[in-house]
Amino acid sequence: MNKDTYRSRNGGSWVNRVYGALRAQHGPQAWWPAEGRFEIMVGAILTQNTAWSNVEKAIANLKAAGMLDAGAILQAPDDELAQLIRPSGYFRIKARRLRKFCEWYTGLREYRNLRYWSTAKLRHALLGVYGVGPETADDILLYAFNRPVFVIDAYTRRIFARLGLIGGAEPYDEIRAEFERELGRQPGRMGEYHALIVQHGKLVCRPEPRCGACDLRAMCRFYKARRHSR
DNA sequence: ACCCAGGGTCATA
DNA sequence: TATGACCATGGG
Repeated sequence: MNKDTYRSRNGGSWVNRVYGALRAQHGPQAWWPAEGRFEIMVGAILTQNTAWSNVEKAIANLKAAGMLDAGAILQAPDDELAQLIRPSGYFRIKARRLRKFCEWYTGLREYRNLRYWSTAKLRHALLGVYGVGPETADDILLYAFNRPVFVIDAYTRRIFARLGLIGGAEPYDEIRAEFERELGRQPGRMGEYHALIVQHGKLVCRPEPRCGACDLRAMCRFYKARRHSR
């Protein structure tokens, strides 16, 4: 008995079945909400544990100041950068993170050559940058570089734990590996999937004790019941 | 006046 | 390996 019991009856693994349900409920998402590689990377750092609406204000400030550029960020005084991104929260520490990231990015001989790095090498390099953890690195890999990497965030843990498909407290890379194994290398689908998960987490799959009206409720019951009977 | 948000680092055991 | 403190603004 494994997670694919549903597959033989319905066609598609649990990963694809949940995807279909989310897509049916929320429609196409069209992520990442940004223009250009650098803006995506900046957004990935600024949105750490922060509502996107706050990040939008910070990015608008950077744009208006002509600072949506690695060189410009490195030239700006520390305090000026911090004040610009203030709406995104944790603004002092995030100013440092942006700076460290820009140091790494501009320090590369030719950062257009990142295109030719292997995904593993690029991921390792990103994780070596101060302020870039697994989720931020994977946001950048998937949305800025179109690499087949699945992003695991708090919503993913909550939704799939509630479905009974994961425990929820597993290490980041363990959950990521499971999704990537089930999905295969499909960056476009991975990006849309993560976007759907975020949308579902924001609007429907709220923290306990109460989840909202949810088209996945039947699936929740099915998987949880089967999980408990093992 | 709470709770929550598209995490990461660091110190400690 | 695994907890806990800390970082901070803005919306519900």
